[in-house]
Amino acid sequence: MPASARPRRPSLEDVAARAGVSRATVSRVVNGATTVDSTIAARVDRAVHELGYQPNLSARALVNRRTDTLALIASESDTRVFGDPFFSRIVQGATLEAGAAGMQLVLFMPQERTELERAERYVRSGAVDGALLISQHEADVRLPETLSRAGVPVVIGGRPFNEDLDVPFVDNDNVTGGRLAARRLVAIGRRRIGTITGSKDMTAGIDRLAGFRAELGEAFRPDLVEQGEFTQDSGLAAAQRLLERAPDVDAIFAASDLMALGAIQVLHRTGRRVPEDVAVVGFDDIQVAASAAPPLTTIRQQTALQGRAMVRLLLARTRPDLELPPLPGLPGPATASHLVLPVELVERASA
Amino acid sequence: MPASARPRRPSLEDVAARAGVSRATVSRVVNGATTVDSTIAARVDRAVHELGYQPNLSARALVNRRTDTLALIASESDTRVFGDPFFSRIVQGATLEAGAAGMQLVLFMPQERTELERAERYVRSGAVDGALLISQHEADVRLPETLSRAGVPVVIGGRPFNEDLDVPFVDNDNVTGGRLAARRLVAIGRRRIGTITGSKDMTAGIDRLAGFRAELGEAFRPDLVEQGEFTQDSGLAAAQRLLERAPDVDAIFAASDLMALGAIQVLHRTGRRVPEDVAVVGFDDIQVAASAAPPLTTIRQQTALQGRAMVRLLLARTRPDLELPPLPGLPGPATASHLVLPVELVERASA
DNA sequence: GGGTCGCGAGAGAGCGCTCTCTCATCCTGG
DNA sequence: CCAGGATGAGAGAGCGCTCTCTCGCGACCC
Repeated sequence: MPASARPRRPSLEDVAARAGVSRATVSRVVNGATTVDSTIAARVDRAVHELGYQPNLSARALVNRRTDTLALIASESDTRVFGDPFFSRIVQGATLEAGAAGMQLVLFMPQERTELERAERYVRSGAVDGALLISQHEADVRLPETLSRAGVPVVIGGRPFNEDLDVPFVDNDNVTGGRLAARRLVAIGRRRIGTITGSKDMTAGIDRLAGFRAELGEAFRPDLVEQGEFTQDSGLAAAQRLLERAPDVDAIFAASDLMALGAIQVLHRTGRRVPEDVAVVGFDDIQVAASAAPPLTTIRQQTALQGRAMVRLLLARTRPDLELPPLPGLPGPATASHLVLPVELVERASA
Repeated sequence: MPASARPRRPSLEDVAARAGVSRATVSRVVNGATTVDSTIAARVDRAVHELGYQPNLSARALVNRRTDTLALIASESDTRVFGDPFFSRIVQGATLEAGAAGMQLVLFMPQERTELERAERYVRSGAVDGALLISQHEADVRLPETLSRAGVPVVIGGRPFNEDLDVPFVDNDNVTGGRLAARRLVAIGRRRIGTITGSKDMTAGIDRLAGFRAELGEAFRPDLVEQGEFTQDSGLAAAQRLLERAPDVDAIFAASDLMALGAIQVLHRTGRRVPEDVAVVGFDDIQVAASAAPPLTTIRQQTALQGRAMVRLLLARTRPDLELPPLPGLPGPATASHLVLPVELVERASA
């Protein structure tokens, strides 16, 4: 297959010819070596500018075995990725941290099997130095392993399903979060406490429920559990089911703020006051939680920090030569096998 | 800078050695040439499998001058990109179409100047074969030009600010959309018609307002115009300002569904009925529009098709060798300098 | 004043591929 | 039975870089 006929971009060689020096010298200048005479360096710089020279990443990568690019793969349906501020914060944190290390973060949002496979091939082809995996479902359990075995450094966001996989991860302390929510609702005197869980093919959903259940102990009511999938719609639907079955619940713990918001819609629509009739605790502390009506009591997780920490864990493995300033707030060194970020209860009006 | 010490991934050479053939033959097998004896091909396949061989994209790109990768750059704050279903659909369409052509779509979401510059450098480094630019603001006006001049094929989503730039684009017929909205509100007998515009540093916002204004003619009321920025929050705030200034408006055209939803919240909160007291028309026809309360009358644009069309326009320039089946619904050939997709009024309950 | 040192520039190999060219082998027809 | 094609495999150059090694030249010391 021949290359398309667009004009060739200038190469090092072209710059060298124009500046009247060797390829090696241009390379030195472009890469900021200090061993070049300033007169010559200036001449090279001018040539670079005049030709609009941009180093070819493929050629560089070929010899350096490094692209300075990191992939973030969100194995999740587009709608959820885009609808959920959680992703936005992760991406924000990861981009920030990658940028600080001089690396480019590129995003992959495969929605179907074939797209996931294409992305996997891409990542395995050496086009990136490592991959961040977020929003892992039980069905995706093989991806980290495959990549890892293929020699691609991987860090997972959230607790992986298969923990003996020996792939580093950064999780939030979801169990404690579930506990804190339950504790709060009990503390304000609620007795018939229902919960809307997250997807149960995701560890975040599982762990939040586990903490909630453990804290309530005997008071836990299996009949007041409804399953959602983290989205507002699913929270709304789950709340409807819950209220139909148990109209007298006096509290709801939703495993995400979005679901809590959906639940509140239903509560209002059915004439219930929040928190007077039904108290609501969410999870995440997304931005709108504070400005909701009523402002949402919720479990705050440090999502941007999670994104940053994931990048740090990856860099610790791929670029041990890089000396990064310590990242405040981390509960361990970036060389750790995994990190669990603390969560906290944020008391607002809804519970 | 030395490469990190991870074990080298298997190369063509390694596969060749294991299969007892030459590098050229392995290359042929891997690339599906038919001129290889099936016994040998099988042996090669086995070696590929045993070694977990994956062709190195950088090496390939170096000789092919092609990476089979497309970039999609959303010059937009994360929050908006993630909050708006518009992006989700564009990405969906673009991914689909790229995949059909065997190409990988990678996403860039630079939020700050430095991140944009990093992404620009990346794209200019030959790491991708072309770039799709969406959500262009007036401030980003230089990006298409820079990339284009650097030899990177570019397609813009939406009408670019600088139209004599000669960069292909795919727009929605926003002017007609604005007209249809106005016509509808007039048709149902509204007289005091306000509007919540989109960002006025984006052509979509400008054009929708222009169409709306043109259709209303004399009936256009400059004092009933409030500016939003496409998001639900901004729509809510704009509606509040509008109602304060003109409590007797009997219709609102919002330049996005999200803003229409925000406006409806305010209307309900202030005790107004929709559509009885105030009719509302949105724009986009996002998924929740149909299930909103009341279901939203809106202007439907074909966002996924827009994403697909953008990829087509790009491929027509970068890969004229590719023979793709015609894409239904396009108002012109993929070789056109630009495409404007038709919009339509969707009549629901809100107006 | 000659030898040595260090600085700064160039030569050249090689990263992992693709692709053209060459060549060996086997089959076919006269 | 041998010339002339097919057919299919290998050799080798080269894509645009980086980096080591080499080398020229001026400064410095004894």
